[in-house]
Amino acid sequence: MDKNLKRMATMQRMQVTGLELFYKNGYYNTSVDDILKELSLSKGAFYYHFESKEDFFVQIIENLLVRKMYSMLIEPIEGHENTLDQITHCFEDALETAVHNELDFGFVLSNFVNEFNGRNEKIMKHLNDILRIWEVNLVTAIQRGKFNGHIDRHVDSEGVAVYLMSAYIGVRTLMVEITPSARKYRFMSQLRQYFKSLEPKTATV
Amino acid sequence: MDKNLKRMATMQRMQVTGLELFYKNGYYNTSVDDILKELSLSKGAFYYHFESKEDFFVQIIENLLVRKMYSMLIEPIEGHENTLDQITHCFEDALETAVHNELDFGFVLSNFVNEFNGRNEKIMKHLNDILRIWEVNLVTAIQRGKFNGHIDRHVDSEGVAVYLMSAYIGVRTLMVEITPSARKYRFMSQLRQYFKSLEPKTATV
DNA sequence: AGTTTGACCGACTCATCGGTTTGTGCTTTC
DNA sequence: GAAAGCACAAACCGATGAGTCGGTCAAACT
Repeated sequence: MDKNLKRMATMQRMQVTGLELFYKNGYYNTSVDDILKELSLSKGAFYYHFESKEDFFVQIIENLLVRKMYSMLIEPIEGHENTLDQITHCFEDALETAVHNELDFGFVLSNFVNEFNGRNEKIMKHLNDILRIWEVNLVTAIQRGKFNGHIDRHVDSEGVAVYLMSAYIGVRTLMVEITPSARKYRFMSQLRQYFKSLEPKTATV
Repeated sequence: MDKNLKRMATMQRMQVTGLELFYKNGYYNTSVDDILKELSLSKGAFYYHFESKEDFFVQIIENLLVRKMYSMLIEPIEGHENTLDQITHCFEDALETAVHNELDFGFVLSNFVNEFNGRNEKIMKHLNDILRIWEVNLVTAIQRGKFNGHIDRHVDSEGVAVYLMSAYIGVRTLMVEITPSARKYRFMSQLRQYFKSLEPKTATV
């Protein structure tokens, strides 16, 4: 039991550090040795716990990435208040962590999609699964918004979802440059502009 | 003179193939040997023409990427017709090449931004320069639209520019997945929706 | 006490990387 | 027609990558 705890702790440490480095330097540009050096562990320890670098990464996706995506980009928009407001706040928060250069998992995801696309089908399958979950969740939220009368019922839910994901992923890419907070501000105000165009048209003659 | 022609031809061949492979596999994941193998050339040839892999890449940026960006994403919106229509057509065309899995340079750019961010400052500077050119050009186009009365004069030009770049880069990332043409369609219709919200509000009471 | 086992070490293999060097055929020049 | 130089070939180098494997050692079991 105690042994199992130690095992889990070590694996967890490896995965957390692994994700950090993979995010910072990319998967192919981060060696297993880099990760081990950071933790003062040896090759033996790594290959005792994981089959391969790829297996290691897949476990990181399943254990860390999926969960963080849920807590940052999915659960925050699952309430029953005004959907568009919720999404606005959610993006606002997620981009704020990005401004501070912290790990932002929506971006981590799109980063990895770029890196693995056409290079590693197995990993791409996992990443696409997460994207799909995000998309489905957004679609559901938008449909709820239509039902609750916060969104015009003629709006194409899936279109909006794709558009939102695109915008978010894109702005994160642009935010790696200088003045990320200025870009965040501009982006968010345009997002609000777009959201206004989705509101029910009842007032219009 | 004839010699110079041959020299240019070889360098051009190397750069074109280099960009293709860098785009497909990433910079760090493409070896100089990979490129040379494709062309049946040797290391000697490569290092005769280029100082280093990095120098090679910088020249690719300056010779190929910049020019293609101009012809695909910048010049098409430089006319004097309705700005929003022009941007719509421009994105439509650029994304269409993406659907066919051809080299789409807006995406190539954002891909490289992801790869080099925090890893190679020199190359990042070049990439950021291109992004900046794109941004400035969009801002100019939008201001022209305001001047011509196609865009509401209260619209924040720079905000729209950032938003457009974000959306474009993001949707391209999403389009690497299955059903890219469906996503393109959804994206474009939402873009039009967004553009409608930028039109002059004269009609509104 | 003796044996087993889980967790880890670290030296090693083999492939590949960016880059160097030396050599060579082919033009061009005078 | 010989010297000079251009455009490349090919062998080579040190560094680094992922992955292997025999060994160690404290804790757990018997």
